[in-house]
Amino acid sequence: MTSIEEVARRAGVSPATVSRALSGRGPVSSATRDRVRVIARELGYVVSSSASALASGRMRNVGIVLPFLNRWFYGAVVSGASSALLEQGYDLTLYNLGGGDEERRGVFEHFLLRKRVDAVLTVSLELTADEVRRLHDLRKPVIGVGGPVPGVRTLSVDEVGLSRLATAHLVSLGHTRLAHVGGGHSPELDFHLPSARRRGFEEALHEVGAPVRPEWELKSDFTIPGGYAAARQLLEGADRPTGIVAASDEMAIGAILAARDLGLDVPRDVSVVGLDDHSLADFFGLTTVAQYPDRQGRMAVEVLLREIDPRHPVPAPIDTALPFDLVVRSSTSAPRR
Amino acid sequence: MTSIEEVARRAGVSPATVSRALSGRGPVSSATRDRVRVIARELGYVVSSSASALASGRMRNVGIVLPFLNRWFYGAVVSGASSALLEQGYDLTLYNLGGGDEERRGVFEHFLLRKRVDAVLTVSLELTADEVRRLHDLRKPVIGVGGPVPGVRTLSVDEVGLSRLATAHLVSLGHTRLAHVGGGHSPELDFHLPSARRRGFEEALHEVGAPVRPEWELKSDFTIPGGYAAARQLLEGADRPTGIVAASDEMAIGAILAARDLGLDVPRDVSVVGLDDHSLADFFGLTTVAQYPDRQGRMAVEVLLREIDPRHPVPAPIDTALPFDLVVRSSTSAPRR
DNA sequence: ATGAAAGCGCTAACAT
DNA sequence: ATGTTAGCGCTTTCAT
Repeated sequence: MTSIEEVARRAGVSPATVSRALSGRGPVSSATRDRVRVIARELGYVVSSSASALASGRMRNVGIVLPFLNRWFYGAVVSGASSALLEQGYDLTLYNLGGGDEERRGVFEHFLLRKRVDAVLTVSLELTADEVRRLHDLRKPVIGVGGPVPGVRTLSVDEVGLSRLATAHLVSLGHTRLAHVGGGHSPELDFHLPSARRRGFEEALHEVGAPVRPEWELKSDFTIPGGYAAARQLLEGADRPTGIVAASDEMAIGAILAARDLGLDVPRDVSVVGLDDHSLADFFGLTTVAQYPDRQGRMAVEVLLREIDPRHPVPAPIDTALPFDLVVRSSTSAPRR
Repeated sequence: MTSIEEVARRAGVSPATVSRALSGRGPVSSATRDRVRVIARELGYVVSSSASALASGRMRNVGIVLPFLNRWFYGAVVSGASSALLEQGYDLTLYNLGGGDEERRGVFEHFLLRKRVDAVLTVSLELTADEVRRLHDLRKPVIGVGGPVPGVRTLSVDEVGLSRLATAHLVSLGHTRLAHVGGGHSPELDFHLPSARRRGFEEALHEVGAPVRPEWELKSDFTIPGGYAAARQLLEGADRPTGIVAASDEMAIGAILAARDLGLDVPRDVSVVGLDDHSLADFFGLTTVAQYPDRQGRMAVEVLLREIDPRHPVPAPIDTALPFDLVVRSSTSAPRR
């Protein structure tokens, strides 16, 4: 491993100058900078992150904490964040809490404290007060994506508006008999999200004076099988809704499959609308409201990096509400009359 | 941030002893060790990873390099690896190559060289010779999961056997008219896997003298839509196979959906078998061959950690072939006669 | 603009 | 079993 001293010798300068030339911090004449860079490249010199971190206090590393990885939304957020971080020369340390309480405690009590990260990004996480406190104790920038975490600044779409838009789409097609398949309360996931999406559904109905039937508001688990089961329940009887608003595309896809199994035509017999714009939504012809988790991950990173080091490229303004768009496909139409 | 010196003072010992007591390296009387640990906990002391790494050369961090995150297999491998790493007090740095050539180059040319990781785990990656060389230049343990990488030791199931088992299951039910929906060549993915799975299919047919019809060997892309398209093509005519072996559960699910859309009953009109035991396999009643990517991730980590530090708990023997099991559900039956 | 020198906070020889 | 000492490889004042 070539050291900074080796580069310095070959370039005929001091290690300090090499450091300045390579990091861009501090004044260096452009001639020496170029020379040093060329030589460093030739030698294949790369700074030792631990030495650099110890001396400077900067790790060039961001931690991402999330409840699990195997849902589309999480993977997308991480992908976006990852790509933004790599571009800026940052590493990404992943803390997947999926492994149980023991691991979860370990992450907050030990891992995050090791001075390994310059900032923390949490994804759709329901944090305890103690966990939030520990995060703040780090005195590092923290930001959440997906679902407001009390005490942590978050980047999130207007979940109520998202859901209202989906519902309003069905209403505008003439539906008044609408059901909602939402999320329940899960210990690890943010619990505001399910209720916000449910509220959006209800608001859209109230707006036009359509009835909200409690027995048509089901709680499920954001999965295809969960959506399937809920939709079967809704669609089995004769007195069934003409449209289903699901709080996620996975559940909406489950609903489409349930309708098919019951011999119902989508959208003729029942319209289905989802939320997210999952990668499978197009395949199933699912009308949905797209949000852009990869962009959310990227944006969160940009905000964080700017706080770590103001010299970073300016991100899009963050007080702007995150965008979401209705994507109409073939799973929705006017109700049969 | 409390330093090691503070702990040492309070415990009435030298920093060196604190280091030994906390890391378990070097002799310490159990009395002092306990005392030091208690005090460290009280003070909320956590070692500075950069200082420790600089002094010891150990980062307590493993890098995982993968082509993308949004496929079930990758998420599962990472989850398993993550959990195994957290248990052992290791961090996990994720290098997601999904972002394009620029990022990919950066990872191999800069990121991995920063002495950030003690070991590298690659997941189903097709590496160039140059990339392999760079990995070895690190002089760190490297292991691959999923698909043999030439020049890198890999942990992988017997893909041919996996596919042969799936095919043999259909054969044993009496099928002789079998089609294969496999993978094509993708630049970032390991390309041995698709051909190995195809070979397993062919071998199983050859064994019983059943015909392998080239026009029934389709190449797709491991996704549900891809499997759907391929299966439609296979099932549309009158001269169609009685069974489909798909090289992934996603494609198998696509095939089931295609059959349904064509008015065919699964398994009466056509049997479908997949490979993987995807989380959705059960929902679709898909017969498949389970492999256990989470365990593979965990196992890879255990092998790596043992190489980094022989004191680590002994992992399962690695020369043992990785396990896979036929899981029979409702998508397969004897062909209609 | 550059160099000299002092650490960053820990670990590992080496002594005792 | 414990303490002393010398770095690990950088970055950053502070001079010049």
